[in-house]
Amino acid sequence: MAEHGRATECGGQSARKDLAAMMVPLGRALMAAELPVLEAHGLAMWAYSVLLHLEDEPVRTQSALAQAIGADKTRIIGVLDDLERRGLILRRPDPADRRARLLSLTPEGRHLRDTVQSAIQHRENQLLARLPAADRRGFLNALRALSALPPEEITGGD
Amino acid sequence: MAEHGRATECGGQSARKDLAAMMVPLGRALMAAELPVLEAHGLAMWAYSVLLHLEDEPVRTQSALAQAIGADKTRIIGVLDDLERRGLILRRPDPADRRARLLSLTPEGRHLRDTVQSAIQHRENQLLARLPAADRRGFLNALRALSALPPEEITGGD
DNA sequence: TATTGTTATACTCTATAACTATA
DNA sequence: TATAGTTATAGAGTATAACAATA
Repeated sequence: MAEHGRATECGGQSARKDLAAMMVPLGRALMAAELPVLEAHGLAMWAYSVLLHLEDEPVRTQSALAQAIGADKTRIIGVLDDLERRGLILRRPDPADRRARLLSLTPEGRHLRDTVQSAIQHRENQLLARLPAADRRGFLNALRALSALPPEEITGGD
Repeated sequence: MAEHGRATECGGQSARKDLAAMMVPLGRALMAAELPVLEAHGLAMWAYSVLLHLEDEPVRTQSALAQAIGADKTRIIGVLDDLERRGLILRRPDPADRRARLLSLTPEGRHLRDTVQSAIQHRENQLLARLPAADRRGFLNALRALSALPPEEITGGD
């Protein structure tokens, strides 16, 4: 019944738009909403992404960090340079393997990240407040579940 | 209570990740999932986006179409050239204003679009089937509502 | 003069290849 | 030899500027 994408009950219109066609523009708009907040704290999007990911667990190599945030390893080098120079992250050679760099947040970095994230989520909550409570709950549950899936589960044939 | 982004109940972890941090990668994965389907029919993402948008209503100018799908007007010209050459769209000078080009789908274009969209949504439905029914419903409701908002409502300060 | 579509150009972002140092 | 990080280069994608036709 949900097999054909068209003309189910509203006359020549799709039963729903493609998920990507809704999610990608919405994601872009949400990113655009973050930009003024980030700029106010001198952070670019990749820098914020780095700060966010370093919270969960200190990372052992730059390559691993790059992969985790969906960037090329060569692309975050300048970002890390800047964050280190500003005292927001630590980048120390691993004593056990001096090729690798142990990455971690400084207290200043953690504080900045918390400040920025609070501001961002505050705006997001205002947006979510427009939704009926049931939809909001389902939306967040589903979003959490789907975004936790490894990309191959979405890309690949199941 | 949802004011501070951190350390609500799970010890140093955010109550939730930022919406954009979940939506953008998920949107990318959904796009990646579409690519093989599109490629199988010789369509690039922008071309598919054009076909999707021309369904709703024939469009009076290329600029309007470009804006509607979030592209620069110069970027879709090659796309339209190709779609026209393949007989999937019609691009006729507006008799009332011969500067403008009236854009519409041909029957072949509509058929191709239906075929591709069915395949894409079929995959998407398999993904959605993993969710509890309540979450799935709330997710789709919220996604539809949020993506229907004008971008300024999300970007701007409300 | 302003606008539609087009072309040509410049710019930004991203990935590839080549180098250094450790292992 | 293989890997982590870095640098320099090339490529894709995108936007800007200039042009022709029409209003």
